Amino acid sequence: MLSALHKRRRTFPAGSDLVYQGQVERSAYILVRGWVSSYKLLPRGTRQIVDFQIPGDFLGLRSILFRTADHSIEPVTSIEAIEVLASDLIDAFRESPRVATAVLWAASRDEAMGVEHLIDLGRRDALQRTAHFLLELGARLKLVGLGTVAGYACPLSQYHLADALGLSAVHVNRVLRQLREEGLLTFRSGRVIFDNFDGLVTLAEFDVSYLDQSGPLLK
Amino acid sequence: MLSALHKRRRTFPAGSDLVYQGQVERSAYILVRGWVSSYKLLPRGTRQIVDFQIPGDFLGLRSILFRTADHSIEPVTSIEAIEVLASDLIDAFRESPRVATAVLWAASRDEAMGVEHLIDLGRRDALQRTAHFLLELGARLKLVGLGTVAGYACPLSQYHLADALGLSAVHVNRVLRQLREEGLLTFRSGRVIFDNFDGLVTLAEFDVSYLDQSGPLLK
DNA sequence: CGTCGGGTTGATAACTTTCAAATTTCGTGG
DNA sequence: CCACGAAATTTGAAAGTTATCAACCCGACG
Repeated sequence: MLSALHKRRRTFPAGSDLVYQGQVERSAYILVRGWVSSYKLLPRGTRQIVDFQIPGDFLGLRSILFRTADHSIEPVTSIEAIEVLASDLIDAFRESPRVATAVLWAASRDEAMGVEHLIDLGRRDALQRTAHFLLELGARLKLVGLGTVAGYACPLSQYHLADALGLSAVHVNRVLRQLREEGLLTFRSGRVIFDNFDGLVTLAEFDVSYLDQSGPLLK
Repeated sequence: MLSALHKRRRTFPAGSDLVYQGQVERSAYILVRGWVSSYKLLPRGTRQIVDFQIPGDFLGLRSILFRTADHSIEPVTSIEAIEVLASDLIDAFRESPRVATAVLWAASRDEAMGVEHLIDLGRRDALQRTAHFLLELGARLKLVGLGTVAGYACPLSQYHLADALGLSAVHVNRVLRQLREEGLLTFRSGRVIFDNFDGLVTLAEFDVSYLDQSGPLLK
């Protein structure tokens, strides 16, 4: 049923907007290749990146269910994505409760990651926060075969990290230096290298259980 | 169909745990009376409150869909709630796509609020953050008839606010004093009073559109 | 070549936490 | 109804973390 939805495959260059804040037209995507950021712009010119999406992730679900997109979606790299029409998705919910349950599970998983992000910003200092965030990205990438315990390819700039972590770009730079100098992690030239994975996990108090790799409860 | 789920009505005193971190048994609730906090405890003894639930809100949805509850739920006040069994809810999804879509809509609305909370922690200073958070609670309470533009009854302690806002309780106290001295808001003896609603909205850059009062798209 | 985005570093300022202590509020038992 | 103790609130001072401002460096690209 999902594959019936796979109608339009589209490519977007880095920087183009898939969904912009306030947009009314509704469609969603499944990301096939590349990275995307979901963010919200604030009146004073700053922005908060809510999450990054990696291949396999669903984009813009909320823009289907809400009448108005409440945040913007922008490719970090050039990407390839499959467009899913709102009407088709809603029909699929009607015809197959299993699909609806699966999508709900995915939404819940996203929310669990959102909670960890919230904790990053609320109760972890810059060092822990950065370590935790990069570890989580690693865990997600590993699930889709794009990362290992050694590291992963990461197209983000330090500005991206700053806007995701609620820090200034300058401070992100200092934190990355500290992580590097302590032999924990190297963030350089498009790669994240875990120099000391266990040390990082300890520092970040990282616990993968919230990612719940067991999948949706369909039976 | 939802009313068929309304089987067990239960009362919990303030402080008892409805769902605790790591719990395996699965059940969810619809809150009828009182306030509840969803939070996560961190290794170093601190905690982050993810959200407060008010009457009409769904509790513990995630603990149904995931095998393990990834956070704890604790009443702020004595509460009354209707227990919903996981199996019943999942059956309801099967039998009625409309129910599934509605629950998905509710989950998306919660996520939209989560995004604003994330922005509070990531990109707003303590004053803006506190104002924004209390305004959002007011907007939610107004929807269920428990608040007006004048204010609302609020059972939270300054510690609750601190753990929700990612601040120390001491600093919350100072921020509340500043809001009071600037004639914007009074937080005292279980009430939030908007002394200058428009001024608060301006300060907090508050925009209600993300609450999307139009409801789920069922047609 | 020259420009530009990204990265790096130092100095200073702003914000928030921590620690410590006083004061007030509130529920409970006498 | 009052006294008491616990919890919540309030305030001050000092310390710590992060932002801001201002340069400078570097490699990619037209």
